[in-house]
Amino acid sequence: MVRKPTSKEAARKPNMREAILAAAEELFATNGFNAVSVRDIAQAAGANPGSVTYHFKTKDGLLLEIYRRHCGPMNLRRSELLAAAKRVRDLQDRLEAIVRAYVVPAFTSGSDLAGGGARFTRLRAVMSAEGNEVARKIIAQTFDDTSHAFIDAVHESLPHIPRTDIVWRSHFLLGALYYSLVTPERVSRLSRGEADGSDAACAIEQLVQATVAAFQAPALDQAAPARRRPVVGSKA
Amino acid sequence: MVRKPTSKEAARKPNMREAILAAAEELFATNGFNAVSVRDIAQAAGANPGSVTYHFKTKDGLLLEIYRRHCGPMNLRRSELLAAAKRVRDLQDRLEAIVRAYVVPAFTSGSDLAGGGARFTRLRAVMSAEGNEVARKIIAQTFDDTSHAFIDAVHESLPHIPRTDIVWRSHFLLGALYYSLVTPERVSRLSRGEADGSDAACAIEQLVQATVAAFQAPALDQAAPARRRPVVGSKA
DNA sequence: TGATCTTTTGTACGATAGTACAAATCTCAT
DNA sequence: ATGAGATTTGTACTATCGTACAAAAGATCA
Repeated sequence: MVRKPTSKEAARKPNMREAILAAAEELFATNGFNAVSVRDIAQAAGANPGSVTYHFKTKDGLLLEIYRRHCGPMNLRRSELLAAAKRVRDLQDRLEAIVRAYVVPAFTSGSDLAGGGARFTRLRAVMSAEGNEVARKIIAQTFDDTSHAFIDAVHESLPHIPRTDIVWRSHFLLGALYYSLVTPERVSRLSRGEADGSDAACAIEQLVQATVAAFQAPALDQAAPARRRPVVGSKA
Repeated sequence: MVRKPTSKEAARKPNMREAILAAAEELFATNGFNAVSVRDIAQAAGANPGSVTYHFKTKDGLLLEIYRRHCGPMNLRRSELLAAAKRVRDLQDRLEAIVRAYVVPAFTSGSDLAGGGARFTRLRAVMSAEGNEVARKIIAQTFDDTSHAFIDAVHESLPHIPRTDIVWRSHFLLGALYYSLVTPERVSRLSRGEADGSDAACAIEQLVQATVAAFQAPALDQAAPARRRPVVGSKA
């Protein structure tokens, strides 16, 4: 037997630390940070409230650890897929592959950590909406590199589109991605059962196709106003 | 009895009820429902905590009233704009006008109630992310009609696209819309200051153009798999 | 003016929040 | 087996939560 696993992990035994992380992830992702108490998490994990304090010190620390667990693997996966996508010859296919490299890791397991990236992405969406400070800091310093790499890659595929437009459109992509994971049932409801919002594969295909088309839209003239203003007179 | 000065001319006198509503709207929209206490709201409105109970009975009641205040006017405005949009002759212009009819009221003041629809839309985004029950009920029964009318109108402009695809793409639109209002600073950051995420007019133009292009994307073959799978082998 | 209704204030209560901490329990190399 | 360190448990403390409620203050009209 090896020296000592000490504070690492023993996967062979029910690991309380992991159980707490998984429970917290699920609860935070569905109810938000503030609506979930440490006691809720402990109960869902079959643990004692004090155990959470022991492992993560504070509730913020718990959230921080969830991010730490997922950010690395997910960004790594995105980098790999992005690198592969950039090698695609055909321009149209390359753009699609780039978008896919961004979308797929968000939906599927980026690391098989506690059951998949979709839950973590949903968590990010919720934290972003709640304006959570802990999440905001981590996100900005962890995902901005990836986002820039993605934006640059798209821009290389579409050199005639201003970078500003690419930024906006990739922002829309992330919003659509988040919302698809937050309220999938709305898709089922509005399609009157014809579509399943929870079907990740379907969501990915729809999102990728729509996003590719959005990226390929003609550039916006920033100086000149829109070519016309058909109906709306927006005032405020 | 007829009381003239109370509810009608109240604009010149500090109306506590309105002040509480405005403060709650702002705080909920930026911090989420659970992170904001009744005392926070009262303090921001310059009122007494008991006053909130008096006017709205419960915290949920306060949220409910915020929705009641905005849903009607915003949906009315959307209906008007949608009706006008449907009268546009040119097909491409009509689609754009339809999208604009959906987007503009969400960004600008739908009723000039307490300073604009953007704040209320941001509130809806946050409540949606938090899975707030009160909001979920109201949203489903208040906005689904509008959403269906919008989807139908888009579908009429693009008859060759399956309704399912339209539903997905309009879902993405709402997600992008929400996210633009929730974290506008991300656009500024990622564009390195070249774009201002808080510029509503700019956001509207970008969103409308991107969405029109997304709607016009070729239909997804639902039976057949994607024409290829360039890079990704998603497994989980 | 005084009577009556509406609104605001101040305070308090029970529930629950996050977290600290000591005791109990478990793990494992020796 | 045993002792040391790691983990879990149970409990308690303080702060804050939503809300109730009585008293004070303000408004309205005979």
